[in-house]
Amino acid sequence: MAKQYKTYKKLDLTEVDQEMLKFWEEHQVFEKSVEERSKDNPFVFYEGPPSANGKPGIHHMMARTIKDSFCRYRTMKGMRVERKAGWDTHGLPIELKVEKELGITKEDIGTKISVDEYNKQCRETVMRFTDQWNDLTTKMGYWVDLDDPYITYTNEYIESVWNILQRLYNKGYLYKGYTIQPYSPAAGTGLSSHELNQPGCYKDVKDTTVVGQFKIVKNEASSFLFDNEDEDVRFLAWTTTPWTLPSNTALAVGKKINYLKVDTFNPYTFERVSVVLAEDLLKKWFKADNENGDFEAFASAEKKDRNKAPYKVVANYKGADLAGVDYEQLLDYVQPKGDAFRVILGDFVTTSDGTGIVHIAPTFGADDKRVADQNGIVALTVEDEQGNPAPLVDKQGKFVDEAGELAGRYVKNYKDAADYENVDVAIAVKLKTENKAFNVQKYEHNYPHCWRTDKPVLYYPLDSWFVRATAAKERMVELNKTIKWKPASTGEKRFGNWLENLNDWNLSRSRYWGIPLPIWRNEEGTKEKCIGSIEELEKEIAFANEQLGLDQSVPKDLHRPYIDSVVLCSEDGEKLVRELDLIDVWFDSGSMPYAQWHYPFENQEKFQRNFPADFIAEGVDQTRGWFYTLHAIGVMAFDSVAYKAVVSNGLVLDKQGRKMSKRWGNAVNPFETIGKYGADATRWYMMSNSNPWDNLKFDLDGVDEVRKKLFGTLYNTYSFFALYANIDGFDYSQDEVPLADRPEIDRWVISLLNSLVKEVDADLNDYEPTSAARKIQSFVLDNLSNWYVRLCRRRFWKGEMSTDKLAAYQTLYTCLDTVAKLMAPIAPFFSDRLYKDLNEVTQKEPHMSVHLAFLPTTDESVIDKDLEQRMDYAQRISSLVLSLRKKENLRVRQPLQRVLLPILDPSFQSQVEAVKDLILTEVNVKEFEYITDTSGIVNKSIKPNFKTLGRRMGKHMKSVAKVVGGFNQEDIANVETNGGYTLDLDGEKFELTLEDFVITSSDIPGWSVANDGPLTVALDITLTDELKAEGTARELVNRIQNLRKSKDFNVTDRIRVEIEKHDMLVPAMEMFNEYISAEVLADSLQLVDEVQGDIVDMDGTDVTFAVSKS
RNA sequence: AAUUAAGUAGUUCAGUUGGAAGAACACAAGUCUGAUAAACUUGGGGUCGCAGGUUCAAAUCCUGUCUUAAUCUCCA
Repeated sequence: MAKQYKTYKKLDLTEVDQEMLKFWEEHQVFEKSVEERSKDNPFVFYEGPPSANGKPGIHHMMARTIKDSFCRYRTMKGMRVERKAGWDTHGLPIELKVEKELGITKEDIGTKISVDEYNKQCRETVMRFTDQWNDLTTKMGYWVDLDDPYITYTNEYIESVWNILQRLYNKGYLYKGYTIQPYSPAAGTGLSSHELNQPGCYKDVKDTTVVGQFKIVKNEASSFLFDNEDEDVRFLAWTTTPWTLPSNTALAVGKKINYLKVDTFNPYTFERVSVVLAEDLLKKWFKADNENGDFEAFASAEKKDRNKAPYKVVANYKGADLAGVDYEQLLDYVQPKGDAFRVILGDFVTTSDGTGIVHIAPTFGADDKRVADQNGIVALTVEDEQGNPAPLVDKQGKFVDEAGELAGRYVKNYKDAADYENVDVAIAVKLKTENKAFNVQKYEHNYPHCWRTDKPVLYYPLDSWFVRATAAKERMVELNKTIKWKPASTGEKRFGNWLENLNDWNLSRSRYWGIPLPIWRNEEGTKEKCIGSIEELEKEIAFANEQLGLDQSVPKDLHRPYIDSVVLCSEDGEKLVRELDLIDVWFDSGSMPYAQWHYPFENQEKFQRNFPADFIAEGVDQTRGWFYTLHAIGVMAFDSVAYKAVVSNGLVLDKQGRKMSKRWGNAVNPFETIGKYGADATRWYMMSNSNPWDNLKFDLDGVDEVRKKLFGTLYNTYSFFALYANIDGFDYSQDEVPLADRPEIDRWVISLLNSLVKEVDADLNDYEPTSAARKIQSFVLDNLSNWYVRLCRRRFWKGEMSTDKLAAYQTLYTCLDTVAKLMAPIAPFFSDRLYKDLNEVTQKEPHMSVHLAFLPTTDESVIDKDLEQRMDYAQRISSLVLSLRKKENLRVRQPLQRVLLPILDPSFQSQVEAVKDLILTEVNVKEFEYITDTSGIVNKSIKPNFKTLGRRMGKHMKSVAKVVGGFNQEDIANVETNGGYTLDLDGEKFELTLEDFVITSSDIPGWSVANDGPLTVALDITLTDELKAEGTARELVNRIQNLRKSKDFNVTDRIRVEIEKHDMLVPAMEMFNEYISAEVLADSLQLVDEVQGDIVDMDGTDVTFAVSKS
């Protein structure tokens, strides 16, 4: 006996998951899927390293499904796809986590806990959830080599990164500079933007704000601002941080903004003054009531109300006019060492707040520093203990000694002093009395705070190392154009714009757990060495030992603090100390193409074969993260793209479209989802529901629907096949039935199948998984299950093995086998189960798994578009007839005599004729009648063909539509017989052809008619006695079959049937006894007067049936 | 505030040079079934975010605007 196809009690996707996992594991299928493919045909994929210090979420499944699907697809295309896993292990989040858990702060490192101990802790913490990650990876069917991952904290990895840094250094891409960064004086540390984005960091605070009056220096450049000798003209500039005013060195205006000069009185000193501010903001600082008030009266009044000070607009200027004007220093504690106190242009200046003139303190604002540098304006600094320039506020957040009466005062209450006096208020009071403040008030605004100390952050100048990314900008833009982005807009727009506006990359992090910057410097910063390998470090250490008489060696661990103690030596014998900075962790992950192979120290050849990547995929949030760092390093260090194609997926939101987060409690647990619905259903849902780059509204009901619909249908289709193939012993050992000998419907489904293969292959090649998944789904549901199998059921169970039956088996087998392969990249578990269940019986292919098989190729010769079209007709005509039956209340079991089909197009009849039998069987009608000469019989409707006519008729189109809309049956007939129509529009003639109209038959008087676009079907609903009897016969078959089923008879059991005698049954039993017996496998079938058995409803009458095995 | 994407039925989504708006799910009623938690038929459901513009014709092209999300910068 032939081997049997496996059958199942029910579909259980989670069981399939487990079986397949076990099978893959036992037979090393993943390893085989790589090893069996030639090294000469690689498809290079890079795994973006996740950080294992958090638990994996459902959104991780999204990116990983994309990655896995395309890697599996390429494998099935015969390519070798090596997939090395990786772990991102460094960085601030890990440090923060460790500090939180240990209850320490950064200051405690080195005192309460040794750096050594701290790093050890980081190392453990970061790998804490690797088990969960590995578990998810396995359970979701993500094939990646977990046994040999790259880990960014290893010495090998660090050494490779050093090598890249040295390459950049040698190209002049690394430099040290000063930038303004968020800084927490209370914690004594700089903060990254990541830290500022922690929830709750931005808070609304009420601060004292000041509008300062900056007195203009009268000279040649400013003379246009003065109307007379004695005039006191001042700029107004607003600030929410008055403590920065002593550090002011410039004022910025907007080039195109309109400014006014306003004659008025200072509201505190009541001195006459002319102030300059933006026109748009006049109303913000002046009450309209006071405009053009009585200046004399106000000046001479004894008691002055500051709210009643009159004002008058006396002049206006463009911002561009004001640039270059000098003003007097507002608070002169410290003098600048260079150019200062000038009006400059700033592109960031707006008129949404303040006065449209921005106070610039280059030591305390990033924009301030940038615009000051551009204009040659210096910062206000003093010398610190080392003689280096330092801001007027020190790192503890208090004014330096040089700041006069402000010296020693904290700019914010950093020490929680009970008697803290607000410096901003003190400055405001001083300015008021000195006629330098135009307005002082409390103002609520949003300001960032240190997440740990809860104190306001300062923007503070800090030393940092930079990568001169701007120098490689052009090349990055150029090479980006060669990358295939999915979606294209992310690459062209989002990433492209980002490249266009590139800033230099701030590499420095003053933390402990990261890759140390391999640069050693002398104290003055005049001599330095950048180390690119351990070997080089060894040599340098030996040199230093010799020169300086030391006894050092290369540390076993390249992290801090060990590396910090290494001292090197310049060529002329000067001591060099390592720059204490770590590098940005993004540099770690951006270096993975090289560092994962420990390039260039090992695996040179392997690297060459695996660079650049053919494909990477991550979330769209990585655009300026990993996608950028990969690209930047690739371009700067190797003048190459790092990846040729990139898919950036959107977010996974909850079903309401909200972000998933633990706080909302709406996060979906991937393990639970996989456990309940199976990995395949989840993967398929993610790929088919919406394009990966659109945000996905994740709804578990949707996953269940996929399970029921797609996998349920496929399972049932297979079960159906297996049931009968087992009975007939079909094992595909017979020769292929030539396609030409197979019936129409077989050739049709094979044609569709080949079209499907072609389209799915093209979609996957183009990184369009959603389109591919939807096409497969539609084929399985609509065409294979609901049409092919439904119409062919009889072929499988009727009679002995024949050519027709064999053709049916072979066709269905081919469809199932091909579908298994097509869906394997997205649904790896079920597809493999299906493939194996088929292939293990037939042994048609030598592969033990679908993932070792090859994607089928398209046989163009079997694709027959005419055939596909006529089957489409068949489906639609059947639908129309069924809809008519419904309308007329005629069940399908009741045979009808004929269907009337108006023929509008000559090819139509031959097309329909070819599928006639299918339709007749499907709708239970005896014959077709075609009406070719339709005039007088069929009512038609007509409308203009907008597509062809619109272009020609243009604005007359509306009139045309009106005329054509008014056509009666005779007019339509004329159009048809004349093959066109001459349209007369107000004397203008237009020749219209038959093409310019869309004519459909809408009705056949006296018949029951239905339409679907150009198709029209009429049904003859006359019932003869014979038709009625046949209908009854089929009802009897149905009832008896149901009884067989409910009695659990085997489909092959022979039976005997006795039916209670009723008059309505007699004609059917007489005329169709043989038919009924054959259908239900009855050895005897008769009407009897008395019968014991099951009572069944027949058209409203209870009838007793006795059915027994014979 | 800027950039990018999205906005179509109760929900998830199609809708490709502009040509008289669709599917699935859900809901209601029915039909068919020798694989079905299947399928089929019929029905209700739509200001295609809003407002302008171009055009004979706009879900589609243009402008503005609103909402949502991401990113980045800033918050003087």
